Amino acid sequence: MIKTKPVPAELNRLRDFGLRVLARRGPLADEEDRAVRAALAEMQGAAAGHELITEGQPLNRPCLLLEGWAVRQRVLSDGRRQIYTFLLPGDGIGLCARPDGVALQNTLALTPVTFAPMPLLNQRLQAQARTGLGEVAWDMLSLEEAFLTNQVMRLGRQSAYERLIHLLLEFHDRLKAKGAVEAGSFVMPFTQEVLSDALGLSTVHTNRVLQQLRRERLIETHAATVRLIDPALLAEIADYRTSPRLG
Amino acid sequence: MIKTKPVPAELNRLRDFGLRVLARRGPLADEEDRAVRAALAEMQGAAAGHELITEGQPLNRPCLLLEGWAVRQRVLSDGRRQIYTFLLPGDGIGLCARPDGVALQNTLALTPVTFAPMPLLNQRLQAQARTGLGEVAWDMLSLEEAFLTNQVMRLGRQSAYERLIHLLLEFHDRLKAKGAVEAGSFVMPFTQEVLSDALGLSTVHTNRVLQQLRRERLIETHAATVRLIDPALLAEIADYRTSPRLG
DNA sequence: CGCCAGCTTGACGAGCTTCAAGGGTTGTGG
DNA sequence: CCACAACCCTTGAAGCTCGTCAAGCTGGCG
Repeated sequence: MIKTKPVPAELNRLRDFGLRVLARRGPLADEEDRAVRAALAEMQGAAAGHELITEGQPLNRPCLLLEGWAVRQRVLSDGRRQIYTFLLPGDGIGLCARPDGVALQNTLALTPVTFAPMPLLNQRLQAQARTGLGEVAWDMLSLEEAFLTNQVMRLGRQSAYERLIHLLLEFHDRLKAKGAVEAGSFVMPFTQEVLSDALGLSTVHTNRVLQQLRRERLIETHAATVRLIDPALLAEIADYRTSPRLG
Repeated sequence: MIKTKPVPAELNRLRDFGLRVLARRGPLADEEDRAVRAALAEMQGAAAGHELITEGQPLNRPCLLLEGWAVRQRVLSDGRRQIYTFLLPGDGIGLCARPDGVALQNTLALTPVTFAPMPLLNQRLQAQARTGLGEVAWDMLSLEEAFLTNQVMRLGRQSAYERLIHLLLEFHDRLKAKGAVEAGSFVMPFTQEVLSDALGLSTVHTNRVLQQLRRERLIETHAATVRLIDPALLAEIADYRTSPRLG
């Protein structure tokens, strides 16, 4: 299930991306920089569908996601699935501020993914270190919490139409912060079924709402690429507010 | 808005309850015990409807809830409300493992509440102290996370019928762990509107589902008291599993 | 006694799900 | 290079779940 490492040029791009993400709060101290570079050299891949973390498993192998999308999800005994959060390139996987924490959801690769083990992330969280890397790790955790908060509001009190817009805006903002948005458009590399399991809808209905948004010229889609035509208008419709710390 | 302290006898009961909760992981060290007793002596009250924590506010005043119920909630700009979690007697209010954390939801007293400031809780979290109190504080945080996880599953993938049962079971288990369940029955001291805003339903529909559960003899209600007639059966219907750490 | 908040009931319709089938695209093996 | 399968998207029809509106009821409290 674990794939071979990517080709060198690609590898360098991913390493640099990782370095940029981890230095977001300012240049890392020499020691942290060395450790991070060493960890990034250990990057590995996994196929789409691979389960990266299993519910109940100790959270002692934090990683940095460098490429591809993943989700945290749970499945009811009758097969119904609920997606809790999406993990995008640059996000942490398996972070935990508690020494003996345990995963509450499964983490699943939606696409082929590349990630690097990054034990330093949990070390900094658990040491409450106020270093550059420590701040970044805490920001990651805080953001996860903010996204989950958004998710609850969407599921509990918004219509399908609002929910979808709200989630699209969240993707837009998160990817924009990572430099992966161009003229309002970005890639959503997964099926409408995934979207439905995140939004608590049937795939048929998700499809219809997407079509409505296209008809109303609020979004455009080409293959897996989405363009938000008027993000400000969308934000008003769905009562969306950008999360702080997304800088 | 802040009420006067309760009468002495009541005060002793609440103090002892607080001590019991905080010593759940074993007897506290002398120093912690002293600090906890001093903090419990500072207990205070607030009226139903009082906002204990406001969204965006720094989380630097952790408290222990000694009596009454509260919720964490958010309100959309058009007035729709979503309740995220319930806070029961013995739960922490405003806990945060991060030094400069900020509240993501409002915390609101559902009933008159009594609580004691307990700065030690956040201190232990942030110092990663593996003392008795430190473990209790981490358990509180982990449980909050587990309840929020339950909430997302309920809202996203369960029917109104399942949602309500699932939430009732959660109350049952949480209160049982605090010794507040007798023969399957416990007190839910709030209106059906509150229940609805937690479950993402209209009050009318919540009411109808409650009646269905009564008709099917799965629950009994008298005033604010609910009795779960067959918790095991209910758990199967709603795919409910007890959270670990609820001991 | 009367008021008010909360609970209950009915009627109706919108939103969403389900089932079923057709069409487009991609990958695969002959 | 084509045939075929698998997967995903799309569409239609039917119906159930749940929301909305409106009104009546009940119990607690001044």
